[in-house]
Amino acid sequence: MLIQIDFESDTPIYIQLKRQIIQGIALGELQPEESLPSVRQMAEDIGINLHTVNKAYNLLKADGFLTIDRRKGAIINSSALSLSENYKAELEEDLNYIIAEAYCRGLGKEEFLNLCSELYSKYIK
Amino acid sequence: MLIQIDFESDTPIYIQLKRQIIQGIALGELQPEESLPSVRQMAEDIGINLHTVNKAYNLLKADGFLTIDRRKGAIINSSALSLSENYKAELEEDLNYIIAEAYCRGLGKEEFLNLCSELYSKYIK
Amino acid sequence: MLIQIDFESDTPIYIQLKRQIIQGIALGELQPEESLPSVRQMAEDIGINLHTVNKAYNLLKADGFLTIDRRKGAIINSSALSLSENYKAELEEDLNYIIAEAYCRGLGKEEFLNLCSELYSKYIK
Amino acid sequence: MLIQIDFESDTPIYIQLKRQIIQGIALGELQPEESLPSVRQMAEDIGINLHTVNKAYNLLKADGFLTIDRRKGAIINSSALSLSENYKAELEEDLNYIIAEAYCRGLGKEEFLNLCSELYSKYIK
DNA sequence: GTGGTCTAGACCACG
DNA sequence: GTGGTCTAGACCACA
Repeated sequence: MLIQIDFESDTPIYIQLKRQIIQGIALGELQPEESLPSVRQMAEDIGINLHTVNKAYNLLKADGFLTIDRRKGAIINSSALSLSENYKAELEEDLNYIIAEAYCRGLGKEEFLNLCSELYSKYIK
Repeated sequence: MLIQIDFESDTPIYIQLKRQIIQGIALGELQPEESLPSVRQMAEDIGINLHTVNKAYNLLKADGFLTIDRRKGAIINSSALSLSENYKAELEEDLNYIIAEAYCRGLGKEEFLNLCSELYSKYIK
Repeated sequence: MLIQIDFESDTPIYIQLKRQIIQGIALGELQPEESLPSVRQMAEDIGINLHTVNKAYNLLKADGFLTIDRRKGAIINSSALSLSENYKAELEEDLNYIIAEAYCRGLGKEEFLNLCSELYSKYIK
Repeated sequence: MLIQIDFESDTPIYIQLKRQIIQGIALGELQPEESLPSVRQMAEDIGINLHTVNKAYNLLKADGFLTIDRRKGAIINSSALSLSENYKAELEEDLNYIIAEAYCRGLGKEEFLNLCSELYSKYIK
């Protein structure tokens, strides 16, 4: 899986990495049971420090996206994540703002929903 | 308009402020031509630093949401914002990630679109 | 509050720190709303690196023991923690082993319960 | 005796192994004079490294739980272990922290003692 | 060779 | 001045 970091961006590298891995999982590029490159390997591949990779991996672990096996390294989790109340609250808050801005900028409801629908389709196999 | 800052949140205060003002505009609580409290007033109301309010106002100005007049203070812009390519690209990127995570966490397409639809409805007068 | 780190111990420093802070809370030495020393201050006080302190603080934050306020630094949480299933399962597993060993080493049930009772009493105001 | 290793756990495999053997002894599943599977056998059974089993066995030997005989392999010790001061100090320290956390998380004294009592009962024949 | 821990030092965002 | 991020380099525990 190809990771693309934007070093100019103001979103931290470890966040960018975390997000791309999640997208990789959603897209099916990363299959359950599959193992990610070791922190050192991944760090070398994208030209960043291993601690930064470590941070991303640990966050993904905390979120339940992967488990860290002492023998095999980081492994994509097969078990579907639970739809926690916590997550739903955060999602709603994020969407709430995004939609408010979209509305202000003149992006109508239809258009917005169409955009979401189109984007979601990418993840359905 | 009531501003509610969560001081324990990870999102910077000036971002929270900016977002709430945008939501206020979207909800119609803040009408075009209406003027916001002065930087000093707003800072005192919420109990935050003057610079923080200033930063939020300036970002809103840069985004075209308000004009800053030396005499009248910050005024909500009446002119509808243009749907800039820049904005659309950013929106798409944000949504892309949000949807990927929603998908991973088991929030189906229907549910996601329904949620968006419901949230959007709040802004339609 | 006095922190005592055992540099010879094989339990990581950040874990020792985390535990002592929790004990401090339990003992009432650290009161809700009270703020901890800044990471730099604490690091200097106990003669360790600020990153190590940071790690402990962040774990405590993740566990809900404290919140990190942008203005005031790390603050002891007032809200009682919820008795999560997760925690109970871990506690039971830990106790299970501890008790098995106690039993093997000849520490009887009465003695064990008395010890627990005595230790618990320290935390009741 | 059935050994169950959680490869995704934070606790090292050799520690998990050691603990389960102690629990096995406490439960009476492993009787004095009984001999454990050979290092090689055990390693194969659980699917772990030979050195890992070796480490667990040696720790158990150091703690007096078993004797390692070149011909007969690892044998459960019949002699009751002594209640060393060392052990008692460690136990007290561990319990001290566990109880502090339990208190913070809202697990009352009664409940805690009941839990301990219940868990201890499993080991009394 | 793997991740985990710790240190040191630098820069930045925030308030 | 605060915490957050990133880098670099070192040592250790684990398997």
